[in-house]
Amino acid sequence: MIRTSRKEHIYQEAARLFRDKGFRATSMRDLAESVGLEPSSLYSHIRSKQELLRKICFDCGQRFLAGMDRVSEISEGPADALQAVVRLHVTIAFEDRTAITVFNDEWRHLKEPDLAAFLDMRRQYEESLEALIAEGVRRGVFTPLEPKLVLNTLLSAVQWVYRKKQMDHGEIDRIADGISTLLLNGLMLQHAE
Amino acid sequence: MIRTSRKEHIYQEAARLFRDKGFRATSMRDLAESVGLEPSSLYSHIRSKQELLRKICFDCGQRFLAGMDRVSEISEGPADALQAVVRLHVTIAFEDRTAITVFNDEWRHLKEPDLAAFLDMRRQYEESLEALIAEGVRRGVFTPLEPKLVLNTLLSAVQWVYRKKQMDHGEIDRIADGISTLLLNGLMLQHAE
DNA sequence: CCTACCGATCGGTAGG
DNA sequence: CCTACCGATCGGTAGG
Repeated sequence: MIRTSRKEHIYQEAARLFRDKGFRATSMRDLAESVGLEPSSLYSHIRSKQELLRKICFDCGQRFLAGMDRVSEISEGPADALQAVVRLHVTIAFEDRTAITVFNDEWRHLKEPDLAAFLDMRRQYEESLEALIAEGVRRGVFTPLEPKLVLNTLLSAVQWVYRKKQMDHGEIDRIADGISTLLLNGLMLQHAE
Repeated sequence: MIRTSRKEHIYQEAARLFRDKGFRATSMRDLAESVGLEPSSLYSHIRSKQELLRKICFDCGQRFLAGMDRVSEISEGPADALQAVVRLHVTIAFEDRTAITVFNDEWRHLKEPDLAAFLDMRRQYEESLEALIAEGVRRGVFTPLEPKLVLNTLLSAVQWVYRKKQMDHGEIDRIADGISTLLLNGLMLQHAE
């Protein structure tokens, strides 16, 4: 007995292929083979190759936005919030390794108007996070660096986690804590006495 | 009067197109149009599309390896070396914005045996850098985090610079210093008394 | 450096 | 969900 519907299975395989080979290098014939159908039969379940990319990208984006909302509600202070954001990214990477890579690398193959909507979604996420960083600087909790530089460095810093081949549940905390430590406390040992 | 040879011009345009549209989404017809030739005429100057990708990737890789050699020779201690590595990445991003993005994103479209050679080149670079980090930890200069985690986070952290649309020469220091500060000293203000 | 053209492969449709 | 097939586009070659 198959636990996921055929349609869900197609989306999962599409995400995996888009991640491994790239959107343009993945043919509908590749996808058909990996789900065990004739190429044309895919179109009984989905409308187009674009639709596959669109759903994968937007579902993943919604997940980040929802996560950011929770971070804003729950966290106590900017440092705590920033740690929660790192943990959010590592957790999503753990739970949805394939989709997140497509979200990161293949979104540029979206066609208008999806492309504009996607960029708007991403801009919204980044503005929330930048506001959070700026608040930390304003309150004197954070070193006075440009919020935009901190934002970009933080968002980049977590990205290697998405490429990890495997990750077990116990690694989530270890990795999230390690990255948070680096970004918040730095690599230099403090000799403060 | 044209300052670069036709062949060099083709490589430059190829890098720009591979960066903007991706390797697979860039056709030889696109490239021909952007250099002002008929598609078939490209083959008087180059052998294949693969050759374009190969040269762009390996030239860029050599540049990183050469830069790392200089870092190892010149730097005084692990913290200084790590700062130099950040500066190396930001400088290459400034001087060769297009090639570095192809190097980062499109290498996976290399075919064997180039692919294996490329991965070996990258592994060599990463091992040098990891050794440098491990030495800092061993000497008690760095916080005892896993060198592999620090390596990956550092290599990711600088990547947003490659995507920047423009960057003037004055920004190099500002950005390199900002990223180094974050990674070495952290974002938290130290209240050490 | 061009015209003319090749076989392969692409995303997708018609019709059942 | 299949067979049969479409027009478009691909990287590259022949020959001059």
